[in-house]
Amino acid sequence: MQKSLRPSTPNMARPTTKDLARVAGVSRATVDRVLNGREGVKSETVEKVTAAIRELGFVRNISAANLAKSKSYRFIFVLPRSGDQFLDEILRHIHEAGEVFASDMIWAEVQPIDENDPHQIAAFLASLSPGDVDGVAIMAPETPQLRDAMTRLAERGVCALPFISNQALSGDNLVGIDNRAAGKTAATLMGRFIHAPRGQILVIAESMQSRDSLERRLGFDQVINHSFPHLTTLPSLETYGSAERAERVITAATQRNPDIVGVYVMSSEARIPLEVLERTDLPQQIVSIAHERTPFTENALRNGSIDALITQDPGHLVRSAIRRLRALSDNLTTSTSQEKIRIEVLIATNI
Amino acid sequence: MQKSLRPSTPNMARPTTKDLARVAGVSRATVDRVLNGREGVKSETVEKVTAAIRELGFVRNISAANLAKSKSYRFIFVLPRSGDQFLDEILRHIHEAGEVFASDMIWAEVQPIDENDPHQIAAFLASLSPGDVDGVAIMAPETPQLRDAMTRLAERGVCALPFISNQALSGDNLVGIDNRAAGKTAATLMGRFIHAPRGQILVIAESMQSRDSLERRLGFDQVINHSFPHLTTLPSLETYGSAERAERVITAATQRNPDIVGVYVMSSEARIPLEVLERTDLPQQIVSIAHERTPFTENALRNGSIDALITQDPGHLVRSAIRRLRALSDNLTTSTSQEKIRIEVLIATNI
DNA sequence: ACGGTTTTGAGGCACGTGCATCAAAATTTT
DNA sequence: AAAATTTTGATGCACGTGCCTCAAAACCGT
Repeated sequence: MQKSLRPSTPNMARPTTKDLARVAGVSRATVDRVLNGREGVKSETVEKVTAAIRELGFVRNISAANLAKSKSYRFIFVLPRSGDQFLDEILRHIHEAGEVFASDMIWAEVQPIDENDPHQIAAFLASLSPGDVDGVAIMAPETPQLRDAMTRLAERGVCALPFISNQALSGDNLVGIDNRAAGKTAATLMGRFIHAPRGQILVIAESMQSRDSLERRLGFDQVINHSFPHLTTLPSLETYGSAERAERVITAATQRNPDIVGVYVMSSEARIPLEVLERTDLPQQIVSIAHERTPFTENALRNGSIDALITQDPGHLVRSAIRRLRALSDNLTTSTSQEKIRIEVLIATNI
Repeated sequence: MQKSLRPSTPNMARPTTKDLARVAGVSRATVDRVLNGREGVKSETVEKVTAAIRELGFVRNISAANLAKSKSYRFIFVLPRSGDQFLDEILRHIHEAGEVFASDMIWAEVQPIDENDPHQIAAFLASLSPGDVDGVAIMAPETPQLRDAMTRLAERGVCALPFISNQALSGDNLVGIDNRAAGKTAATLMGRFIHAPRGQILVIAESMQSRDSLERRLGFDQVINHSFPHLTTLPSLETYGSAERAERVITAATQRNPDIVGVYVMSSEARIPLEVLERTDLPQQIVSIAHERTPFTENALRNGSIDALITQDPGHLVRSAIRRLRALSDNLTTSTSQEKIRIEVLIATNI
């Protein structure tokens, strides 16, 4: 029974290992053995110490421990090379966060990888050892190789965190939004923003091979079909990041379907498809919804060519990932602090 | 000799005050004098040390410094007594955060106050000294007394942070959302969700004396008038937190205005007005938008009696405030880490 | 050159924890 | 009971910084 977790008077000092030793009736050396899980301590003695921990409400001073070990945290963000604007924002915030976290002895670095070469990613992860690095945040499509590499990494004692776009239902560990819910949100806004009695919705992605797009599409269709049966969703168009291809498939689709009343751009890089749509002769009152805030989408929102933006704040993402990695590499046991990334909805009036 | 801010190899240690002393060609005592701004150092010597700091990219190890000073942070949340559900959530998260931040030597406490007694608040703030407490987050209506008390507190070296609802345009320091933008967002959603060719919107607040409500109303009207001229906003109804009064004014308003197509509940406690509306015989397809996620509003969103919720995540608010206070009390000079709280839009599909 | 003042250096202890060593005590095995 | 083994205690250094004291050095005005 802990009397109180918190000092009732300001000057009440926090219990130290010395206090633990005194209360448990053992030496500081033994307290140390228990706290750090070393061998050769009678279970009876362990119990005495843990009882004292509970009684005093002892919390290990991590700063002091890190100082003693001269430990500093080194985290690596494994990110795709491809430089779309969203990724640029992420990079910028990683460097910014690097400076902020420096005084906490946290280093954050970026390792660019070819996101479509699972072997290369796996090889990189395999090259990391606990001595070199304390945690990795990985933004890459889910593949069996990657999944295995992450598991092995965790087994070697380096924590790995899916970042933004990755591994399906690593769920509670992912730093990023629930893409299915994001798709649902887009659909609800789309359905309610569209006043036409019926019509079709154009759906554009960079590639439907990425899990993100699949999940968004899933959520989107689910809500449109269930709640807005007067609307039809067209098959996903894929740009593969190419402007020419985007031009081709989008114009083809708009000519084939005269009743388009909405456009949903699922990929994080909305610039290419939106520029193409700009040039296409679609009716003005079309509702368009895209993802991620970038200089381009922000501007598009302002001038009305986009009606809503589903976003995740890059700064929050980065800082949250860093804090999560720190928590993970500190207490392998305690539950991670619940830092759920929320889906933000941006419209012209709250950017 | 190390030019880079960041270690290129993992084992490159961070420069310490000892390194600074060596490079600057002075003693560690002098480095200490410069670092901590003590008097009696020739400006020439100061320059030598700051040059070394720049050259090495020295960053003070705050953990070690705090350890040496046996400093721990003590922050106080000054919150209204009144226990609405939103406040309950805030309280819960403060206690939760207290445990998480304990290992970083951060204590967070709550001081309940009567939010409508500026004198009492000012007196409490005046009773605080830098020795007792390192920072205060204050949630209370703006008054001249409070503003003065906060200024004086800051002068005494205790940082004060407006929390959620407070001081007008302390702007960049406020932990909370921009209420004007929140009102605008509500209006945009309202305007686009309403399909009726014309109609009136009911606006309900707890009290229009609070700055929050005023700003939300301002933003709301601005957007409705500008972008949705076919809609009319009715004068704000005030409940003063009383169920009877809410019942009276709301039923009166609904009888007086037959063309109500939307309801906007501005106050953070949406339960009372919504329960009244539930009993009122309004047409089913009315669009209703409220603020803050509570067990009640969450449920209302699920069962469709609310169409959208403008929220700020209580957990984020609390943790952000704590981190902000820590940053403030650490470096009185450096720019605070940019932790802007975003306006979240919740609809049935992304709760 | 003198005394006085300002500036600097040297050294040491403290903070709370990790880690190492060696001896002492307790327990088990022979 | 002696020997072997396990468990515990005592002690000390280290981490990086703050803060203290005292003396040495550099500078000042006369």
